[in-house]
Amino acid sequence: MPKDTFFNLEEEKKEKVMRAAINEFLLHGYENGNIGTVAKNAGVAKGSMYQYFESKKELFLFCVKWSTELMIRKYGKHLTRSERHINVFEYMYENSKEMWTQLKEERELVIFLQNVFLGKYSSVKDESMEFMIRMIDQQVLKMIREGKENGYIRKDIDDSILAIFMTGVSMRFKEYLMNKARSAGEDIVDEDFSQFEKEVKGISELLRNGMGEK
Amino acid sequence: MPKDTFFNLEEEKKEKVMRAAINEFLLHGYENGNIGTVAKNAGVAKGSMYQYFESKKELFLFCVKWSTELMIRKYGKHLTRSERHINVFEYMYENSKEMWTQLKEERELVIFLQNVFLGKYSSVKDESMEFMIRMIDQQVLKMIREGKENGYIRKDIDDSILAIFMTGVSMRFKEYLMNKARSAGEDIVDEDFSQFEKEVKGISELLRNGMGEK
DNA sequence: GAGTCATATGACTTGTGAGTCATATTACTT
DNA sequence: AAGTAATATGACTCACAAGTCATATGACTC
Repeated sequence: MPKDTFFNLEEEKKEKVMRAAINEFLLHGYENGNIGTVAKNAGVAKGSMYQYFESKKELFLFCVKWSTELMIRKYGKHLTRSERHINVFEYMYENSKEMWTQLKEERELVIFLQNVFLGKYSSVKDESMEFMIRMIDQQVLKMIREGKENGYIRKDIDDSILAIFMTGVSMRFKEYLMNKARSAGEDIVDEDFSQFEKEVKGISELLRNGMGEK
Repeated sequence: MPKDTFFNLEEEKKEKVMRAAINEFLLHGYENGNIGTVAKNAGVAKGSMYQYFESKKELFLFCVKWSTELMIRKYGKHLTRSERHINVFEYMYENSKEMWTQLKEERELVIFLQNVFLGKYSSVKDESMEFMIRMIDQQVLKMIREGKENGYIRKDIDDSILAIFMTGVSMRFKEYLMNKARSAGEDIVDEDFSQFEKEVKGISELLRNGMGEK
């Protein structure tokens, strides 16, 4: 946890520091991320960084916490809505569309959190990250159980296998979207999500009915 | 490329050096991987490492090359066999089973290469890695095209989407197997692959027919 | 056994960047 | 306005590990 000094800062400054840090870690990774650069980009002296945080590691871990909380604060309504009774096959669509919006508005944060999730920065892993990953697993499992109960998911295959199947596809597709956004720079994100409509539909269809010829 | 001095070494010593390096990078990542430790574990002086390699980066990149080539040399027959006319749905089974054997015999190398593939070590990415990744993509696309021609893959969905779907599932499952092996240490790898028979069958079935209730 | 390569060695140099600290600045209180 | 507490600053320390190099060892030739 950061020191009191950090929490006493005005909101705007806190945000500037955090975004500078996240951007630095995003660009150079944890080991090569430079606190001096973070300070400079946040318009703050290097020494101040150590009035705010105990160490580089603490700063990094708080980046994860801060991003996660910001994303939940900003997009949380959707998350809780989808937790209710959404069809697994619509999940992919909803999820991808949501991510596209987030990518437009919070590019760095989304990519940073994806990296965390994918296990880059593995040298700073801590329990909270494991927790975050388990949370998502849990949510998928819940959806699968509900799907079975409501009769739109086949019951002859184990939940855990269905979960691996689903998360595999959904993560890979998410990555695909992200790479499109990442490699094309800022501009492509301005485009409409509708261009992916067909692709998402294809993936959902495959999830539902598989690749086998009828 | 390593220096001549390295290539003049007797095979056994070369291997000892490479395995020590791979193990070090596996344990501590690229940035925190220590050349001194590599040297010590290989039974060689630190200075010698610099008679063999220009820099740490060169050593790392050669680890990737060396592992890949060793794996191809050792298991390549299977790879070329599966390139011929294997059914996509059997691919998963063959592939997982193969990986289980490899995991038994070449634990460190398999996990190291998987990490490379998953984009950890992103600070040392070079063209050869991108190449390796594109190769695998290509292979999957080829299988899909053949599957469509031979009438066992549906034709109403784009190849690229089918590829994302397939690689997503197969990579996620591979990771699942790997984690089982990784977390349980050396011992679990001794067990027979047959324990996963049911799970692999489940995944293949899902690939073919999807999760939707009939 | 003298002379000439090729290789091995580990103490040393050096760049780097995390973390410190004495001092300056600002903010708040009476 | 004086006094005190909180925060800001950037030059400095210092540990670490990549990379160097002078010297030692060995291998091979005549």
